[in-house]
Amino acid sequence: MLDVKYVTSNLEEVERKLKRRGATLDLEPLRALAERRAALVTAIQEKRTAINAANADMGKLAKAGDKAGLEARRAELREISGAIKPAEDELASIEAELEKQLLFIPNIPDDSVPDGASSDDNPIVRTWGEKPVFDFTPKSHWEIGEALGAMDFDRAAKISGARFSVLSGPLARLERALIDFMLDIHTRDHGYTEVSPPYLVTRETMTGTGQLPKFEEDAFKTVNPELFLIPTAEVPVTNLYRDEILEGARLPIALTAYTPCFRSEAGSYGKDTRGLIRQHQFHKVELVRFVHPEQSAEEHEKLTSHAGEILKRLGLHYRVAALCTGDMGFASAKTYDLEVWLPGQNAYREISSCSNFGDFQSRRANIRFRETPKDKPRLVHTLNGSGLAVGRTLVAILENCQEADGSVRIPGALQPYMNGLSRITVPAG
RNA sequence: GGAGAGGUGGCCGAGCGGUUGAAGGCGCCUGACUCGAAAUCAGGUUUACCGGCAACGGUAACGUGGGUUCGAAUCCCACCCUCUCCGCCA
Repeated sequence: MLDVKYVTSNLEEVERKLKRRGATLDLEPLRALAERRAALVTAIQEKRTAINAANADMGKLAKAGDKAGLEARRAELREISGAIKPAEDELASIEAELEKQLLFIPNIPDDSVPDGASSDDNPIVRTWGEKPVFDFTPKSHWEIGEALGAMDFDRAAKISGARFSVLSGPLARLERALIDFMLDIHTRDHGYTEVSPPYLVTRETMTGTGQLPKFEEDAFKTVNPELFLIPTAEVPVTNLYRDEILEGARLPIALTAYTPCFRSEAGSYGKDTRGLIRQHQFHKVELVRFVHPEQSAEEHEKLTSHAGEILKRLGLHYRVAALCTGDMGFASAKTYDLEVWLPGQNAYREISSCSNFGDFQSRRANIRFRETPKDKPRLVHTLNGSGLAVGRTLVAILENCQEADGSVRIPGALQPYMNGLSRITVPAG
C-alpha cells in the first residue's frame, strides 16, 4: 500500500511512475477523498472538544448533586452530541473507500528498474556456469521421471485432477534431500533462522503481503472457517511481525521457511500443462528479510546471492534477469528472477524470484521498528525470494544431469543428503 | 463437540457510568548520591492523526464492531481470540 500523504501531495509523480508499470491510474478521486477526510477530521475534532468540555462540567454538577442543573443542560448537550453522528458516519465511509482504493494500487517501481512491457524486455544482468553439452537429445524431465518409474501424473490426476503430480522412490527422496540441503545452507552459511509456519492463513494475513484483495482468484481457500492456502511462505512469514514495533538492533531479521505452496493458476490455462513446472501444489524454501529502509537495496542484492548460491552448489547453469516495470509483481518495487537452464525445454525458466517490497508490505501489515528506544517508529522494508522452488530444482537436476541411458547423476553437494547415492538409475525390466 | 473463565499500557495488575491515557508494581530512560556499581531518592516512559518552527495544545484508541447515555475501560448485543476441565483425535 502506498502512503496517502505521499500520493496526494505528489499526484503527478506517482501517476507517472505507476504508468511505467502499464498501470494507468487516475488518482484524482483519491486526492478528493483525502481532502474531504481532512475536513471532516478537523470538524469532528472541534465538536468533540466542545462536547468534552461540557461533559467535564456535567461531571462536576453530578458530583455536586445539582440535579436541576444537570437536567437543564442535558437537552442542549443531546443536540450537540447528536449533530456529530452524521459527520462521523461520513468519515467512516470515506476512510473505508480510501483504504479500498489504496489496497488496489500497485507498488511504485524503484528508479533503477528498467522500462518494459513484458518478460521479453527483462535485461540479463549476469549469468553463472555454462549450458551442459549432450551427445544425445536431452529429454524433458517428465520423460526422465516416468522412465525412472518415479514420477506419475496419471495417478495424480486420478486422485486430485489436473496440475498435480506424485513423486515416488528416488525422486520423492530427492525432493526431501533438496529441502534439507537448501535449509541447511541458508541456516548454516547465510545466517537465516528456520521457521515452520501455518499453511492456512486469514484474509487479513493475505492482505498484509498484497495477495488480497486484488488476486483472490489465484488462491485456494477453505470454507467455514474461511482460510487461504498459502501461495508462498512469504505470506505467513512476513506477517509474523504484523502490528509490531521491532527493536532496531534486531535488524536485519532473516528467516527461511520450507512450505508447500498452493496456487489456482487461474488464467494460465494451456501454459506449461506438462510436467512439474506449473502445479497447483509445489514445495518451496523461502527467504524473508526485514531490513532497515536505508539498507534494502544492498539487502536485496545479498538475498539474491543467497538464492543463487544454491544453484551454484548444485552446479546448475543460470542467469539473473532484472524484471522490467511491466513484468513485476503487484507489491514489488524491484525484482530479480533467477532463471535456470533446462536442456529438456531448451529454455531458461524462473526458479527463484527475489523482490524488494520497500515499505509497501510493511505499511499494509503495519510492521515497524525503532532505531533506538527513543526514536519514532518507522516502517521496515521487507524482502523475499525463493531459495529455491524445490520442484523446479528437481526438474533442473533431472534435465541437466541426465545421461544417455536414462539415469540421472546426483550433484556432489546433494549426495550426503541422499545417503551417498551418486546416481538414480532406470529400474531393470 | 460440551462446560466454565478471561481479554486493560513493554510486562504484571487495579478500575466496573463522570478531569481515568488509565492507580500500584516490574522493566526501561534521565538526574542526584558514588572512584564506579548496587541500593536509595527525584523526574520521565504508548500509538495514530490534526494544529504549531518549536515548546506545546487538541482528537481518538482499554480484543473487534455496533448500541444505550449529556458522558462508557466501566451497562447491553454480536463477533473474534486466549486459557481451564470433559469428550474426540495426528
